[in-house]
Amino acid sequence: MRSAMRLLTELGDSACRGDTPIACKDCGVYQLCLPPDGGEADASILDQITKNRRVFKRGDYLFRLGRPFHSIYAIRSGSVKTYIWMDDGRVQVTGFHIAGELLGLNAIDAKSYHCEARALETTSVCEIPFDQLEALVRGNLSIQYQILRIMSRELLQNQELILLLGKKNAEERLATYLIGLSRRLERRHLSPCEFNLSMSRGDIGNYLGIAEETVCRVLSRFEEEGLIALRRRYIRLRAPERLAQLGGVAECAARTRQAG
Amino acid sequence: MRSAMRLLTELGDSACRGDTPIACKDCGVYQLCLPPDGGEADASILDQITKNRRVFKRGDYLFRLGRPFHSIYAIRSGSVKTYIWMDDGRVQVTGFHIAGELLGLNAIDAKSYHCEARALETTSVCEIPFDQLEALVRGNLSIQYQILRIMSRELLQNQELILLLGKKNAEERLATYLIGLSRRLERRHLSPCEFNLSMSRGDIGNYLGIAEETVCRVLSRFEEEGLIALRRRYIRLRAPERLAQLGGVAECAARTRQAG
DNA sequence: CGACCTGTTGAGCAGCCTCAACATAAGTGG
DNA sequence: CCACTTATGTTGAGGCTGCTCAACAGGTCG
Repeated sequence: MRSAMRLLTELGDSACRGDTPIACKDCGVYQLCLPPDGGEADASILDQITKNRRVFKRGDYLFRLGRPFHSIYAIRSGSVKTYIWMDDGRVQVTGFHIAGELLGLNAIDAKSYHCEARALETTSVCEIPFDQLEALVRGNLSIQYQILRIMSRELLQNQELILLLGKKNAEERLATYLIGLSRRLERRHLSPCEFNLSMSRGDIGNYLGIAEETVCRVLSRFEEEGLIALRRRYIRLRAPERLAQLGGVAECAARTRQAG
Repeated sequence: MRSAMRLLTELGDSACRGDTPIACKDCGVYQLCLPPDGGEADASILDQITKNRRVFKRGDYLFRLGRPFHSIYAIRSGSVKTYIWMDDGRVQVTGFHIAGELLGLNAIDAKSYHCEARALETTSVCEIPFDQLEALVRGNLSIQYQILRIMSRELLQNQELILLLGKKNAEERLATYLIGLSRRLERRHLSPCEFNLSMSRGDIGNYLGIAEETVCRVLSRFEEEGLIALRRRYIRLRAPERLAQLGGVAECAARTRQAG
């Protein structure tokens, strides 16, 4: 149990680095199945989970608002958007999720899905039914720690988004967004500076709290200034450092300032 | 273990209701210590945690940015604000925390505090050192589930804030804020319609992504319209239902609409 | 080919911010 | 206890960022 706790505190995203592409493709699941001693993931458990695969087409729902919580999902390939509703029909996109990421953990407490999840393109997932998760947890204590770590990380990511929405202007929001996406792709051993956006301008704007038109305008400006190259949803980051600086996400080291 | 999982999925905030005021004052801790069978909290563990008390004065730091993660904190009385930094000095308040709430869980993954926490008034907490938490978890499996539930709930709360910041106007933000605070106080058996704000207008505005001046203006308008009564930091909600409606937080039941 | 969806660009407007002055309360030291 | 300083809250005037509305371009799919 001590080593499990150590795992919880010592493992970073390094769990992904150095894996074979295939293992890494299942990273979300793979992390779940890492044993307490820091060795290889338990293959039998890994198999047990990963056999439960499903494919969703563009626009399909992984889960819908208010439905009973029955499964969490680990994305194998493709991408998914999650969003929440207001009574009057307004929608807020709360996240875009790519290969290796886990979905549905925020439904554990309420026992029902608080958001909707919809595939942005053909997307392959491992569906992990709640019952099965329960069984896994019963047999393998360290999985709990892994879930805890993943949730802790999700909390941090949400707070970065809160910072963005509360304090950044349109330019900073988009720069932050592009760099964030780039870094996530890099972590999955995908090209960090040249990729296709699977989400529409409208989705991006909704997520970032700005209008679709503003997204277009700022992206056009970025292109004029040589920061990026764009052709429809294909994008190439020509000056990632400058974008990171613009977004205020330049590997911020710990700091010690005074609060107001 | 099965019953622990059941506890995880079935316990709501009801853990607080019906408790004695004293037990409820320690609610954050109390929830942690609930046994798998749904009975009373383990008194010995409860004692073990709650003996580790500290008092912070207004302006004191509970923890600071970048410092190694060493403890989580359960607030017994008083209130705390948490906030994060940008490189250029901009600050985003990420939350206000009152009695019964738990702090520091988002530091589990990174092993260091990602935000700063500062007392808004004289505040009494139970400090739970990481080592001690580790020991507790080792001896009492259900504590892990309770942490999981609390984190899951925190994720939901963050997403509500993201919705607010991304889609609501100034009036809706303040209405949402007041109702949210009112409901949290009610849950702790405190007066839901008449209370003192422990945070400044500046803090409120920062949290809600609007200027301090806008906070004043909107609150003044609310007062003119008979929604609230104000005198400095003392506030009385005169029409909570109308505020809830205005904020778009009217007990939103599960809905099934189409996404764009 | 026409219908439709997505993306781009322009023009005008408005909600909120900024700056500034002032009011009130709280804290401080003599 | 009072004079002084500082922190906090309130209100006004003007300006700017980003929104809304609208027209149109390019790509996709039946």
